[in-house]
Amino acid sequence: MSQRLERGGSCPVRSRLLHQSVDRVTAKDELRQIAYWGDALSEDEAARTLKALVRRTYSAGSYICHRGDRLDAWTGVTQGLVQLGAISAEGKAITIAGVRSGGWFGEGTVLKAEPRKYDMLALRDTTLALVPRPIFMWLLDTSAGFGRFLVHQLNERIGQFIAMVEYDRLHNPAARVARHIAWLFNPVLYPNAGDRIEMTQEEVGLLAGVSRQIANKSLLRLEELGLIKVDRGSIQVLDVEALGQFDG
DNA sequence: TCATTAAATTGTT
DNA sequence: AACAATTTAATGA
Repeated sequence: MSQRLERGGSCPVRSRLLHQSVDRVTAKDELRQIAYWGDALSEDEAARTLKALVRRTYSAGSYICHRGDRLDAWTGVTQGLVQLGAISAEGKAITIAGVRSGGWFGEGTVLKAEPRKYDMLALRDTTLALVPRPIFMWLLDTSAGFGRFLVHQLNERIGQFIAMVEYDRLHNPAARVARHIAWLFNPVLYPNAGDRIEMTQEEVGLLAGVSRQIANKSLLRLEELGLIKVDRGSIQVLDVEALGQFDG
């Protein structure tokens, strides 16, 4: 389990940026490179958040935390791919959703100061940015912009959970694959997501809970239908809407 | 710039 | 799970 921890101030890129032009590169600009919601913050709020940000890296296949662990920080994926999973009532492991770079999660858990309800697994080498609970709560109390952002985020989360009830009925592997990919292109959760994602077919399989062979067949089928374009090591989404609706 | 090799990814059985 | 084919990355002439 290789985990490295860096405090905010020690990041070489960040300090270089600061020295280049103190009056032009604002904390907001800097924060925005890591977190798109930095837009909603004031310069002062952004500066304080930046200072408290903690970065961690995880190697592929390692657990970030298990269900029941305490991780009192709001979590953003800077690079990589994280799988949120849980154990069903029958004791089967199920994937809830994947989170790709640019995504933030765990707000519900941090708000209520609860133990984590899910397992978090790094599907590939991953870098996380953590906003410690005190700063998160401070932002929520002080920043109107952050509050607005968080309402949108939570609202979208509810939609995702509702969609998951539907997902349970899907037994067609191609439909499951389609749904998981579509979720990675949610315009609210990933406002800067373009139309392609770097992902191998093996990672698609891990995420959707199917074998690599099935993932391969499913992707080729979705490509035939004109929903996606499969390239080596990446997938381009041509019709997110239809991809999310596809049910076999 | 090109050739060689190793590693990663994909398609198939 | 294993295998072959294909693509990419890295290396050095």
